[in-house]
Amino acid sequence: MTATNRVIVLIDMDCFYCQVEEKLNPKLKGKPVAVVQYNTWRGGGIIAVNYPARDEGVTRHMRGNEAKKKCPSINLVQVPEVRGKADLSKYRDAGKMVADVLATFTPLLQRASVDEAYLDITELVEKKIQTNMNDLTTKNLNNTFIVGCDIKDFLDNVIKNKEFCTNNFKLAIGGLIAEEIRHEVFTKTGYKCSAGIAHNKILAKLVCGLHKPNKQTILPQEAVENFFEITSINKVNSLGGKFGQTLSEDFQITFMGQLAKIPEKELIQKYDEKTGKWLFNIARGIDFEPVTTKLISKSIACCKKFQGKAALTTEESIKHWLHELAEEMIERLEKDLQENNRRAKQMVVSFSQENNKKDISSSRTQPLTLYNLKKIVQTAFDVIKKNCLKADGSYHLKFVGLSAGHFEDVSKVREITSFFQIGQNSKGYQKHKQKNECNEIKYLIKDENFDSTEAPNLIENVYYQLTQELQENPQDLVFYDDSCRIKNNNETVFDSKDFVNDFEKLADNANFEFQQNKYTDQLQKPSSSFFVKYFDDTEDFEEREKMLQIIEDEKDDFQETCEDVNEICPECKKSIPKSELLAHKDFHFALKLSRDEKLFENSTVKSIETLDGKKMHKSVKRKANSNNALLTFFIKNQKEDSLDLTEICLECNKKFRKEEINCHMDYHAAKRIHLEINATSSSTNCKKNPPKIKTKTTNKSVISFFKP
DNA sequence: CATTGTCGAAAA
DNA sequence: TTTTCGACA
Repeated sequence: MTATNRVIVLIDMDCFYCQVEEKLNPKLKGKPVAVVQYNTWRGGGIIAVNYPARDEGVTRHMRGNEAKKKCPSINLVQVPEVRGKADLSKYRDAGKMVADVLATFTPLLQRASVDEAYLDITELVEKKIQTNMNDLTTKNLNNTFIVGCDIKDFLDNVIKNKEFCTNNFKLAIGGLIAEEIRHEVFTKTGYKCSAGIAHNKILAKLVCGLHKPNKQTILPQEAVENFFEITSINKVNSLGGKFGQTLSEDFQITFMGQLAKIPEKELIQKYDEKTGKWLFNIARGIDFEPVTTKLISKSIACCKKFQGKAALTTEESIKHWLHELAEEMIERLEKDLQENNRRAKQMVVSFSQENNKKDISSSRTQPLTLYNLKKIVQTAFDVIKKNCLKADGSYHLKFVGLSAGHFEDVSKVREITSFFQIGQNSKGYQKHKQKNECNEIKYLIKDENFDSTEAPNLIENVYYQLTQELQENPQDLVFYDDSCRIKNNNETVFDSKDFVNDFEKLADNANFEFQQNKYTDQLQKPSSSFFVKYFDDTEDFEEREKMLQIIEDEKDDFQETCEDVNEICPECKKSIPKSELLAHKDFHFALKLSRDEKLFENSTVKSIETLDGKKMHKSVKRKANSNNALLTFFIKNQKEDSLDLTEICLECNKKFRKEEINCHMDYHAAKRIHLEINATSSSTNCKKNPPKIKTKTTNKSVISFFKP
């Protein structure tokens, strides 16, 4: 790599938060706007100002009230608050949208912040040089500025020297491409941006802000020397803070031009080899830092300051805020799991506390095995208690943060995983009841021999939630743990025995007797009765229709046996008829599980029909190639667009309607699961002679989640 | 103010 | 050598 053979663009969105708000509320367009967060003190802190407001003298870091004084007509838009803290998801999503457009130009894209990105367009420039160069006119660059000279002179010069490979020629072409990029961003998203075009990231960044908004600036390498005469050291990326300050003081300089006069040796001597060389180069406008392509973030963090009087002093308040932070983090982690197929393995708990009038901030790293709210809150709190609890039993926290990172890929193709809750009449239940001489068994967790990297997380989560439920809802129940083990390449990756400690602890706290694999206390019965609708694999289409009718009838029977008294759903606090409550709870339960399996988002399902025939809404777009199907399992009637039997089942080669194929695949999966159930509770050779799948639903229920 | 990242030193 | 911490940007 030479110093000037690349063309780098920095795209920077103009007052981005304001633009996002203006797009959301078009009435604001053209009017002075500022975005503020936390309105409680003096009109809130301004974090973005649009150009009409800047013309009136409003700046960032003002309070809302000051801005109002400067510009009475200003529109102060609040950053939404969720869970007591600023919610920036609006802007994140908008930033992602922009990044997606940028990515259509080149994969060499580096997101520098929510509203900034570097693009290495060297190849695009080379390509454009080959094809078309009549575009190089001032008209096509009418929003472009050149540092140190006029655009017309610059172009005349470039075109006159018809050595097509000169650096300035490339920069000019880069300018054309940048105009295209910005235009595309505008047409696709409605957002305006500015750009800096130069041979490296540092320079692109330096000039990007010279002409704004909706303009772009090219910095030719020859112009660097003059430009640096008036460029303060602290304007340069990574010299804006403490180190830049030290540098200025050490050599008594303020401008980059002065830095260029200091010999390399001296710089190396003063700092270290790496820094010295970097400074020497940067003073000459040379920077080899590549555009590192990273489209997705390496960590997901949430934090909050508690300044002054707001400092957290009690265990309760700390737990409360950890809960809020963890909730947001999990929400974003779940979204990330869907989008990027990865799971964070590590969590960093950060905090800063005041001790003897000094602020001390620190952080502790913890493993992150589950995206489970309570577990995360507990872990984080343990950390804080251990590190921050003062001798007098109080705390003084000024800042708390959670950050999840160390992502690991989740295999895309998963084996079937299953989680059963077995009704009291099932053979499995009877068998275990006898074996353990228990009065009642409400749970049976059973494993398959998974050969999947993701399954352990799911099962572990189920176990974890069970321990939580045990803790929270002690009722008259028995818990039986069927010793679940999961293997991956012959190595045990999950063992329910690991939870023995949790159960032991629980038993101690709740003051009940503990026996391994048998937890005899009280547990509220959760969901357990989603009606499963099978499709028989008969070729006779009408036969299948009949079968559905039978299921329908039986559903009605079931409903009639229930007294209809309303109860409050603990999950959503809605009042639900008792006969529907189980199904309703199942809905919540299935939703949780399916979220974990990232099935819901991707499924074709628009609504879920529960036992009572009510619809649970869900508006989702079907993603291409998505073959997730869990929820279709629970769907009674899919929309019938056609009666054509166009789809062929890969397992049995039979033809199906397009809208039925997913259900049918589920049928095969369910069949496999049932074979397993029956295999454990009846004869050993039943796999050779499989029992007939029941075609009628009974009070027994199965909750299953899987991928075909 | 909130977020995401990097880097060197210290600890494991 | 690898991981963690703390400081900065």
